Parts: sequence; C-alpha cells; structure tokens
Amino acid sequence: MSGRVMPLGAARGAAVTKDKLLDAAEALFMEHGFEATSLRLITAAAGVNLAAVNYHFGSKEELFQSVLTRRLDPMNQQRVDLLADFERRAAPHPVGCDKILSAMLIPALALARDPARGGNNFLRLLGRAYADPAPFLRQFLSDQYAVMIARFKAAFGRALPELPPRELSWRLHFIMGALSYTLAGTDVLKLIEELRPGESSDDERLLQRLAPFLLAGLTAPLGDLPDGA
Amino acid sequence: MSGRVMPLGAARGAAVTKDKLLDAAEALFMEHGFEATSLRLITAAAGVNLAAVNYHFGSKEELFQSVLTRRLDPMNQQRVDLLADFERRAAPHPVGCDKILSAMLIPALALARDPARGGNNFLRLLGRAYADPAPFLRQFLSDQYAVMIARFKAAFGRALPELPPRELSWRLHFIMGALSYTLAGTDVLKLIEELRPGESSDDERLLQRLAPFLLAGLTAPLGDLPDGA
DNA sequence: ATACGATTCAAACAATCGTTTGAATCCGGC
DNA sequence: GCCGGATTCAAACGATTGTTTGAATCGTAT
Repeated sequence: MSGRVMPLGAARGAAVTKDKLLDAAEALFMEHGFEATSLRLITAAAGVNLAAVNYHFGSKEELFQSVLTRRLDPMNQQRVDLLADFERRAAPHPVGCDKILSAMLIPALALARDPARGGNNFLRLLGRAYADPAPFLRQFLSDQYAVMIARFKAAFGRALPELPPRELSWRLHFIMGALSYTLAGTDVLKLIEELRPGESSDDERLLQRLAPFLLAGLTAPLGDLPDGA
Repeated sequence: MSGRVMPLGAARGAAVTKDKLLDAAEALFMEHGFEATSLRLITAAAGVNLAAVNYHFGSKEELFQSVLTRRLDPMNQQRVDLLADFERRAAPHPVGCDKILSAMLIPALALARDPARGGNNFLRLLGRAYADPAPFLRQFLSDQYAVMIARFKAAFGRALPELPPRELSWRLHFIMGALSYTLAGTDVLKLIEELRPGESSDDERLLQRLAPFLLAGLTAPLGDLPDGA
C-alpha cells in the first residue's frame, strides 16, 4: 500500500493473501449476504488467518467495499470509455440511443460472462448491494456511480432532445432497475418458465432480449395513464 | 390462532402484541435489513417482552415471513381480482396489454401510497427481500408469487399472441425488475437528478411514467442486437 | 550473521445474537 | 370465590460475532 520502503517478498506474500481474501469474500458474500457471512468463514475459505482481514483491510466493511471496487471500478470505466468511443466516431452528430444503451450493457454483460472476474456471482452480489440500506453501502455506491450516471444522462439528453430531463431521469432509473434485477439473477421469477433450459452461452441472447425492451421503453411516447376500473 | 377454546380477553391481548410486533418489525427490518435487526431492538420498539417473538411467531424467520404476508397476500389478491374484473368486462375479447399492466401496477401503487399499511417502507423491504439469497426467503417469495405470476403470464400471452412464450417470460422478468427496483426506492440513483423535488403525491405521476415505459418495452418488436464497437 | 519491518499466528477480548426456561401474571368460565 | 389455560416477564443459556493483542515467523538489507 504505502509506496515507501517495502520488501518485495513480503509485499508479494501480502498481495496473494489479499487476493485470496477478496476471492473468498466475493463468493461468500454473494452466497449468504454481507451480515450473514462471518469473517471466520471467509478466512477459513481463503486459507488465511482470521486477523488477516483487519490487518489488510481494516474492517469487514472495508473488505466488502474492496470486493465491490475491484470489479465495479473497471466496469464503469469501460462504460464511459465505450461511450466516448461511440461519440468520437459519430463525429459532430449525437450518438444514437441504441449505441448509448450498448455502452451501458456491454461491459456489464462482459463482466457477467467472465468467470475469472466473478462472473454472474459478482453481479448477484451487486444486485444485493443495490437494495441494502446500510449507510456505508449507499454512500459507497453513490460515489462509484456518480460520474458514470452523469455521463450517460448527458449523452441520452443529446440523443433525445425532445424528452424532458425529469422524464429522462425516471427512465434511466427504470433501466437501471431492470438491468440490475436481471443481472442479479434472483430466481424469484424463475418459475415464470424454465428460463435458460440449458442453452450454452445465453448472455448474448440475454442482451438481444434486454436491449430492445429497454430501448423501446426509453423512446416510448409520453403517455397518459390508462386508469384502471 | 387455534379456533378451539380461547379466552377472548387473552386473545385480544395477544392480538395487539402480535400487531405491535409486526409494525415494529416491519419498520426496523426495512431500515436495517433482516440479519442486522435484532429481536431485542424489535421487542423494545414494540414495547413487549423479548420472548414474545418466539412465543407468538416461533422464530425470527417466521416473524419476517409474517411481516411480508400481511401486506403481500392482500396485494397479490387485489392484482388477480383486478385482472379478473378486466377480463370479465372485456367480454370474449382478450384484455389489452395496458389494462393487464394496470392490474399489476395499481395495487402495488395503492399499497405504496397507504401509510397505514406500511407505505413505501414496506415495498423497500420487499425490494430487499427480492435480492436476498436466504433460502427460506426465496422459497417463501416463490410460493407467494406463483399463482399471480402464472395468472398474468397467461393474460399477457392472450394479449400478445405473436410474442414467443419465452420472450414473454423474459419481458415479464424485466418488468418485475424495473417495478421492484422503482418501488423499493433505493436512492442509489437519486443523484441522477432531484427526483421528486417536493411534488405532493407523485405516486400517480410515477405510474404515469412507469406504465408507458413498461408498456413500450413489453410490446417492443423482436430486435437484433446492435453490437458495439 | 544480525537487525528490522512486514506479515502471520493462536488466543482471548467484550459484546451481542436467537432461543429457552420457569415462575409470575392476567382474565374468563364455573 | 377459585381454577386453568393463555400470556407476559426477568434471567440465563450457549453460541457466535468483529476486533484486538502480543508473540512468533518470514524475508530482506545491512
């Protein structure tokens, strides 16, 4: 951590235990949630001493935050990079909604597909964190997403100049909801049907289904409520 | 509970402590989550003895399930009743997608609006439960939603005969995601904008925004993926 | 070889957890 | 009046929690 005088061997040893802790914590937090996962369970799975967590990360909360940043930071960076790339290619014209949406979805899907980076498990964990009321988590996620969300909202605003900004905010909210809920992969509604009966890599197919749904909702006409009864 | 010989006075006293426990547990589970909320905190807030939870509900898990059923059962019943009502009025013709969607949204919004029934707080709690991996919760929610989801999927299938059943399942999944995420009201993306700057009852407005979004997504054309890069 | 900082380790810390117990208390029916 | 089941209560149960401590161990530079 501190860049000053650090023996390389010791640093290497510390790095591997930190990684082992992050891997084990990611899997166990995903499976049981934050509160229900004990440090003893994590350190046992990682094959390190119990005190290692507090030594390397300071506390259980900071370990959890490190688990999240390890994946979330690069993914959001990929998203804004991809968006910037689309904008550069589109010359002076604004980027289309479908492209902007792709810039949001593709890095998330790529993360979900990569087992070496946590795969679906991590996104399930992220989906849990979204709904967690713990203040330290809410603050953390707000900070993590602030620049990315602002960036994409501006891009969508240019692509949909006729859409009132507040309406756009809501629709971005809906999009993040459907996306996180889907990626989180809660099997609450698995009973709807035999979702994914065994297709090999249906991540591509998932994107083919989710993107049109979100795009249609995003570009929907401003509607009056069809009142019931 | 057991309908046999039961003193009325004692039963009434038991009923009020059960209600006090349910109210306190609902508020505290919403605020801190299931694992992070202790029975001592709940019983203290309810003004009853610690042992009352295990006496009246059997365990902390069963208390949580009771908190959920108290609101969820009537709400889902309202949904299928409303849908049946729409179908009855539509005579032999199938009900339109907008009506079916209304039958899903209106009872949820009505619950969110009613402070006497937990209001937004309960739906935030429900949103948390959706993302919780605890097996007893997943089983419980599956049972709670099974009949309602099957009912609505059949209705949507009649309204959208050209949509492949698997595609419909996915879109229902997306709808439940956007809905639960929105109703849960996680303020992760509150930074998008000053969502709700103080409008009095924006529940009606929320429905006016959410319904067109979901309807457009539901009836979107089957699309090819606009691949990125 | 020696000394030093970084890391690991076993052990204990105080606190809190969900649950159980057995006696005290309440209240309606006889 | 008293009896009996339903309910409440204070207290303790054993287990587990996150965190801290101080000594043992490692690897490296002198």
